[in-house]
Amino acid sequence: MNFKELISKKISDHTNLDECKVFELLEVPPKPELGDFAFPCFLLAKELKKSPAEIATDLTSKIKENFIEKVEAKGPYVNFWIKKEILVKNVLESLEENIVLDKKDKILLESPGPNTNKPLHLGHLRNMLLGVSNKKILNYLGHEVIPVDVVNDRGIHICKSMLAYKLFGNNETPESSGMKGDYFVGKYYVKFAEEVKNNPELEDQAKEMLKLWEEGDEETLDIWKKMRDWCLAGFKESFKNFDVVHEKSYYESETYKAGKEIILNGLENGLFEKDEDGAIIANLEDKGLGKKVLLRADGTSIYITQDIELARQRFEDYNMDRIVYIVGSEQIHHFKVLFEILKMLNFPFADKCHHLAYGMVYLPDGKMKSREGTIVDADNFKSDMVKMAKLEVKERYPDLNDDELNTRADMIASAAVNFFILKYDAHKDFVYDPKQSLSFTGDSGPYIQYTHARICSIQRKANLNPENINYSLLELDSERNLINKLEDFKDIILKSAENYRPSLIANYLLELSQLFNNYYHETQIIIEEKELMNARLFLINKIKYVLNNGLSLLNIKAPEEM
RNA sequence: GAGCCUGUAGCGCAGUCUGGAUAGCGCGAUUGCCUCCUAAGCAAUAGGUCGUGGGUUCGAAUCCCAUCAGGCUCGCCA
Repeated sequence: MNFKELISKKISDHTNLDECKVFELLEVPPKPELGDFAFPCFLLAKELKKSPAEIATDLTSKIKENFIEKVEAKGPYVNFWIKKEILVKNVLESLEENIVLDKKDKILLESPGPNTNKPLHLGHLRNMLLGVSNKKILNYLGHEVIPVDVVNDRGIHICKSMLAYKLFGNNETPESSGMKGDYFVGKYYVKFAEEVKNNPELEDQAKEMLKLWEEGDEETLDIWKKMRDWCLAGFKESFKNFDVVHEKSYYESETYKAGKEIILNGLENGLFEKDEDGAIIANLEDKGLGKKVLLRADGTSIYITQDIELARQRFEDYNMDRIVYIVGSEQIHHFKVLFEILKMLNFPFADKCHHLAYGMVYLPDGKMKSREGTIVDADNFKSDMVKMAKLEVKERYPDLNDDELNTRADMIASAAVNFFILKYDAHKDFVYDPKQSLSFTGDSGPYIQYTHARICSIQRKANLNPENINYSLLELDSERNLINKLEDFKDIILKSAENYRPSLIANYLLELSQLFNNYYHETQIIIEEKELMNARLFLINKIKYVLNNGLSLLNIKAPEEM
């Protein structure tokens, strides 16, 4: 039953406005003492040549419905109260029903697209969290999500770490040095940056190495394969650590050449042009995007060359309805250009591409620089959080055994990290403040977990009888606030899926938790009056359901105890 | 020079798409609350020219124009 529709119809009957217009205007008042719905009368004022307040009073006297408890004019607004029992029953009983969409899509999700020359850093972490969370949100609505990756495993930056290893590595391996593979490779990337300061000709040597690589020089390929595999093995561990799975990974080393043909065909067909230096370019000036080089003057391919091929290949592999690229916002222009070029090429998937751009993660000292080692990498960041969480748990519950301690610390640390990063709107830059991220109070993942654990604790002490709930007993303001909030749950999920915004869910769960904790303090749930207690137990069970499911969409576990 | 993003309390943010009632939340500060379902909690107080200036509107943090500040980007990097 949709009360908003019913009320809209009723108001429409008594005014000149059509039902849809009324529906649009009808709002939920900012405060519960103003009713469940409110209709502002400003629009009618002009037409009827009466003050909005007068119209409100007028309208109020005309509306009577059996599901409406009370209609009241309050200034220029008509406020509606739905009969509590009907409203509450309606909200709580429909909460766990599935959301049914008209159309379920097959969606490719690209994340996080690492380079095989250094470990994953905080930016990748943000990327991975956005990937995992968006996948869960889309899955929740019944879409099929195919997580894929693109691995940038070739190019000059890769050769830099290779060269440093060749010159200074002494056949050291991750095993012999006891390092995780991606850190091991990253060590040589940093080494190169250090050495090149005193020896600038290393730059040329790296370029030379790239040339050898492209020519298929055996020794170079050997180093490349070795280091690439070390790095990928390291990523595999990290991905597991952050619950990242891929159905397929695409490697730039395998696709970089194939894009050329598409470009050359495009040139033949007159889609693209050759400029005076011999580079092949796409003219996108009429789109306000300037000109874009697609193939270098020397005939070698660049990033966009392989991106075009990659898109084609993926569509061939999966014939998806949509593809979402989770890539930093510094590449907004790149993707605008890419999507335009896919259109020029008449690829059928050109208008199904979406770039989910996310902002920079800064450290208090400034931007992270992997070449200078001023970087917080994802693995160490996470393990520091777990250590910190362990101390917090131990302090509160000194008697826990090690297993339980580790489980809880892990769960809490994940919650802290995921929430801290996902609560920001993706397109915003933010500063990663180590101190703040280690705080488990206030607006944080652990706060929501704690709320969940509190509900579980009550449930261990009193049994709910889900039959014969007397909804009319839930009449406190705090209970109404909670029920109103629960009613929003599905809309929030739909909205966050529509715009790929897990942050909406994060903030929603926070608000719900705040309402519950307030309720918890002011109201005793386990009480003598069985009927009232049962109604309250029913309510908090629904809150638990929403917290549990909502947290899961952020890839955060909801603990029974904390 | 052009494009995109951001600007809301001391600090960090939500709200802006889709205009509506007294602009919310967290941290920090001050003050209360554990004989009572988990105090990783709750309540209260203090803290606001919603960057600035115009415009549209009965009504603007929200829409439009201008402007300032910061960030990102703009054919052969990824």
